[in-house]
Amino acid sequence: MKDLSPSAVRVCDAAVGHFAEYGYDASSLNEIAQLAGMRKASLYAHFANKDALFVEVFQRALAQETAFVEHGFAQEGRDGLAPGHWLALHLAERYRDSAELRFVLRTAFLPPSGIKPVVTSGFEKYLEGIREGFCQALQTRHRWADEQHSRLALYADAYLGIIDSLYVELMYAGPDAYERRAAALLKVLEDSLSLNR
Amino acid sequence: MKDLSPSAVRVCDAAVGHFAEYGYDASSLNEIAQLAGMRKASLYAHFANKDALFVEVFQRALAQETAFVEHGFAQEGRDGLAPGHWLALHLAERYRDSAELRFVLRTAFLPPSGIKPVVTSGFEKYLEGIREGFCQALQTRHRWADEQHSRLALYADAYLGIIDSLYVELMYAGPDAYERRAAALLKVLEDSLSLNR
Amino acid sequence: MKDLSPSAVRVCDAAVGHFAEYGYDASSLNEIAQLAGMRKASLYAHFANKDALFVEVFQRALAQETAFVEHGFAQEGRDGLAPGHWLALHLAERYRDSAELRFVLRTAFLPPSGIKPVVTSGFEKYLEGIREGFCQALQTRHRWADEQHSRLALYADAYLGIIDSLYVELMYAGPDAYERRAAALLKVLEDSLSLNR
Amino acid sequence: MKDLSPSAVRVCDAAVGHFAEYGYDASSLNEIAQLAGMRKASLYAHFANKDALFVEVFQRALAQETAFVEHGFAQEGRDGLAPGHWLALHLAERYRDSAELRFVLRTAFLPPSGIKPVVTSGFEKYLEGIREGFCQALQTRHRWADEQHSRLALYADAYLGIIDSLYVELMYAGPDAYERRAAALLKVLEDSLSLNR
DNA sequence: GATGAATGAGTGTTCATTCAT
DNA sequence: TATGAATGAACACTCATTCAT
Repeated sequence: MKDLSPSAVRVCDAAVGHFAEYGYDASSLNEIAQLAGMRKASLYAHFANKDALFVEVFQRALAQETAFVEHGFAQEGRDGLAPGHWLALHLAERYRDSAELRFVLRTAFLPPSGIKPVVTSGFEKYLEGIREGFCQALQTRHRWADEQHSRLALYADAYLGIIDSLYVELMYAGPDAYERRAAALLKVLEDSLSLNR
Repeated sequence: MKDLSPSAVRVCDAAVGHFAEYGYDASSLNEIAQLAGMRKASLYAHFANKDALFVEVFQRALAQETAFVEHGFAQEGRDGLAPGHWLALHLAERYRDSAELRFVLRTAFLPPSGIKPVVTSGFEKYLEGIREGFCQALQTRHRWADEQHSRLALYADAYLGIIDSLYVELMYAGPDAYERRAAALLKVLEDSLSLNR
Repeated sequence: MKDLSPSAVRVCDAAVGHFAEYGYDASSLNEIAQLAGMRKASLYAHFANKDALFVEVFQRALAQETAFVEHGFAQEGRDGLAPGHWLALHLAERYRDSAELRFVLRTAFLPPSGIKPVVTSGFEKYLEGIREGFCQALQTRHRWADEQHSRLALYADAYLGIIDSLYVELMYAGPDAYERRAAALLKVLEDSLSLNR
Repeated sequence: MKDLSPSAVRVCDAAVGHFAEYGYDASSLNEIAQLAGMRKASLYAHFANKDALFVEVFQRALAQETAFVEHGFAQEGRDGLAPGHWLALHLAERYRDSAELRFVLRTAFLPPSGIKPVVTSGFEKYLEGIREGFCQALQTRHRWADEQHSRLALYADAYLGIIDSLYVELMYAGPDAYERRAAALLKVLEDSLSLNR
């Protein structure tokens, strides 16, 4: 990640919330500039255009959320939680507190057409990080996971599906519905894992 | 649902694809009017404004997709499929063929801020239809489902979560990734159900 | 030439003077709209963009000036003037009175890069009209002109060169310098023709 | 002419090509600065503003082209060519090779409105140099030229007109059309001179 | 000398909306 | 019911210019 000038960072910090709330199309550079304490024209001293700003913000947000996921799986190991549970249990809080996460999700699900490739390849890596964390946790807890690769992959697919499902619940419902869904999906996952030991 | 004049229906039919592909903000009434074979100003003979058109299109699309879900669960019964499987197995095809479904999903997950309440309450009803179909199928197959309401609710939550997850995979990735995720999540669900008989 | 709505004609009439005085780059659609008695945005009800307006204005101006040239050569015949003299003697007055001519010349000599092909091919036809008028006048007055094609072509080249030279004098000097130059060049031309009879 | 710092000269050298190709309005100080290997803001250490830079570049170019013309008439004497022929025969090559000439012509024919006086008076001097060279050559070759001032002036007017005409052909068409026009106009001029000996 | 940052004024263009016809 | 014309507001973006460093 490039290191930006302090002003450029202020712009990114202002933009991430705006983009998260309104999306690419409905976000106005004018308002973002005001939030960053400057005029619209000054943005162009830091970013070539709206797309470039958007991409920069996206990559910074992705890096931050990737770090959060890594931290989560490390913490899960120390806490002795079941595989993938730490993340599922902290997603709602994270979604509430991190404009970066809200922005990443909104952007990944409905990327502005001109930037789709950058977004997709970046988000893919983020998901890969979750998959890897989950697989390692599974391997730590279940002996079979070292040998039965296809079964491991199946549970990874299921887990990623569950995470996406929880993301969606956060986006269109709220924390209450989230809790019920998280409980239901994690129970189902645990049931299945308990069958296959 | 109001019944619209033939011209108004043509406008809706043109708009649903546009809204599905570009979203509310990036859709232009000009282009929609062209697609419907009239000029921009003529739209206002049929709809009060952009929001009203959007809402009308949304409600028509919702009605159509609700009917599709109902039809699916009825068919599932005739086919003797496991609860919720028919829908999960036909979602990819439906998503490909139905601009209405693509539109509903895009709108439900990221509603334009001015219309959020209408969208959310409408989509809740659509999900309620799915939940009901699934619960009845479960009750038909599993005796316990009639008495253990909380367990039934838990599986319904899980199933709705799975459906959302599949929707996301359709929007974000494509039919191939969809197949893997569907297989993984349905297996996990079936495993869990098999434990709790 | 397309027939335009009255408003569109008003815009063209306003634009031709502006373009003639300031050129493509330094002309502002805002000011042109004001001159035409409307707001900037209203221009787009009549022309797709600045280029389209410019091209339309150019073609209308070309048609008008082409007609002027044809009229001139017809008049020359009736007046019994020497070949090409009528035009040379009326250019200064025309340049003063016709924003269309000023616009055409400015545009032909330094066309905006995006529109160069349209401009060039259009202006070529205009020049061809002058050449044809001059050649016919020569043929009417000099017997040899029917047979000695290369000599005819040479005098046509010379005459077009003289016309361009007079145009330039109008653009960067003024009517006084114009008179002297016209007298000098026409005399030289007549001298040469008198040698070759 | 002021003597400029090396950096300022680099700026002028970069600017002349840009101004020649795009004209005053469409030239951007940003791009000129890049070409000169510095940032836009640094230009203001050398020139008060865009106009000052433009004027400076214009005067340097004028000086250079004036020298070229003087050199041409001197060479013409040594070669024994007819009056004014050397210049007419080398104009196309010069136009191709010298951004300064292209810039001078473009600017003289269509000066940016704010700078018109400077440009006009400067260009007059340049033309005066051509006139003088031509008159001296005429006087060297034709005895009458010493006494018949008005006839001398007439041929000078004609010659300057021819040169302008050739300039226009270079700007508007290209070297091929140039050759034909040069041949035609020089022949006509020579014919006339041969009559008046 | 040179530059990064900032800015006011301006560009062409698109938009949803209105209204007389 | 349909449309041509018009418009205010907004858009992303570019420009020449300034100033502290």
